Amino acid sequence: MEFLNVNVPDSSVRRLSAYLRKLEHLAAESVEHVSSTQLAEYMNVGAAQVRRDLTLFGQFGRRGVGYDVADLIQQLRRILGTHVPWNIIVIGAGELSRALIRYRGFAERGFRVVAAFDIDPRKTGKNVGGVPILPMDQLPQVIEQHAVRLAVLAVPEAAAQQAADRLAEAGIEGILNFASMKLEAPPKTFINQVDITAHLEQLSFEVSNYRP
Amino acid sequence: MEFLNVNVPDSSVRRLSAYLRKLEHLAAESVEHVSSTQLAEYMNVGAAQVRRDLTLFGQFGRRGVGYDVADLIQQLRRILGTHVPWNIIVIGAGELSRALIRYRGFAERGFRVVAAFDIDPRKTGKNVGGVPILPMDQLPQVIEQHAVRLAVLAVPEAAAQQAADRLAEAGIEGILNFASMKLEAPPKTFINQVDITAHLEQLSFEVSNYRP
DNA sequence: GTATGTGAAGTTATTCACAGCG
DNA sequence: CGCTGTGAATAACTTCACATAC
Repeated sequence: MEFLNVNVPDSSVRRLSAYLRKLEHLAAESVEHVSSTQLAEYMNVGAAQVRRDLTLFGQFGRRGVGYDVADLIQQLRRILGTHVPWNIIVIGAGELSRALIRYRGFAERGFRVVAAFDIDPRKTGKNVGGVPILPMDQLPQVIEQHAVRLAVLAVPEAAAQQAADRLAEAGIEGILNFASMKLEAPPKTFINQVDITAHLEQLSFEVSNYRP
Repeated sequence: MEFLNVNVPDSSVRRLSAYLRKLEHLAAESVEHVSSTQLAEYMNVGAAQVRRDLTLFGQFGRRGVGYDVADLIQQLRRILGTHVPWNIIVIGAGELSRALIRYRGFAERGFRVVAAFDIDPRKTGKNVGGVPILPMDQLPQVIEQHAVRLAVLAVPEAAAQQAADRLAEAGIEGILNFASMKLEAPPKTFINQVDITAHLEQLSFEVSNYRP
């Protein structure tokens, strides 16, 4: 990824989210300042890594003091783009989709689920936690009306690619894909895959090959 | 990670899972052989990367021919440790937990949910899709009885660390953590975090900073 | 004294390019 | 010939170490 012409490693962006989580905790405890060392010991990265990640985007610290917690939270949100709220949609109304629709973490981080969609007419017309389940043909309309740019895709594997095509066609710019298959999409459409079984397989690998 | 004294990048392990998914699809279509180029074009990696990943663990291909699909599936399962079935447990009986308990992908890849646990006595005693919800004090007993080594942790943030402590104490070797906070655990306990909001934040970052 | 920001060094991961084998 | 397997080259990422600022 790039940010103002400098290359940003994916790993740095992931760590920014983790720093942000920690900073939110610190703010809740009314901590005002934090050093790169403190932020680092929470993750398993070095202090230099924390400083490097942050200086990719600007100079946010004060020498001899550290970082202002409230300010750094603002900065990270601005960098990640979550200083403004996002309206998102969920595709699929299965068990996982319904769990995601109700997931409080989304709203807490600035992502508001405005609607969900399903092809099954037995599921549409109802609502889950106040979020309406709509038929797929209302996709373009809802996307336009709520200026939706991101979608969460939680449908069966067999339906995932077709759904992704419709999302890309309707102008969605980013898809969070929960199906354990890679999706094809035009280059302007970002895809981020959450493959739960792959994570379990990694644990299986680690546990199987661990020698104390 | 290490495998027989050679260092294995995390990224390689993640890609092995992706290769395995693709190979399973190919096997379902009765494809018998596949080249590194074919496997690569599916992911966005180069063919050399595929061969490098595989040769970390052995020589599985035939020059001039490619890889035998069925054989490579076996090899990857053996490497990842999923050639034998795993009994797993789910901690938490909230919406996300229930979705995970019912998730078919686990069983399809060799992970069988034998029980779920919750601290709330109103939730225990029931069952979800045939999986019993038990009180936490039955944890050690179930772990021993079913030789459980991996756990999926899907509880609220405030309860996550305490639950992880109990899991580690009960001898669980790997935890798949869905809470968006880092967990502390003894070094012999592997932790793999799935931070859904972090993935959305990455999309937000990418979409916000994309210049065509 | 303390902690940032950053060139330089070091390490790890990826890609190239071709010898070697079926 | 086609495609793997792999040293060598390159690129990407991380860590060191210290000048700089508070």
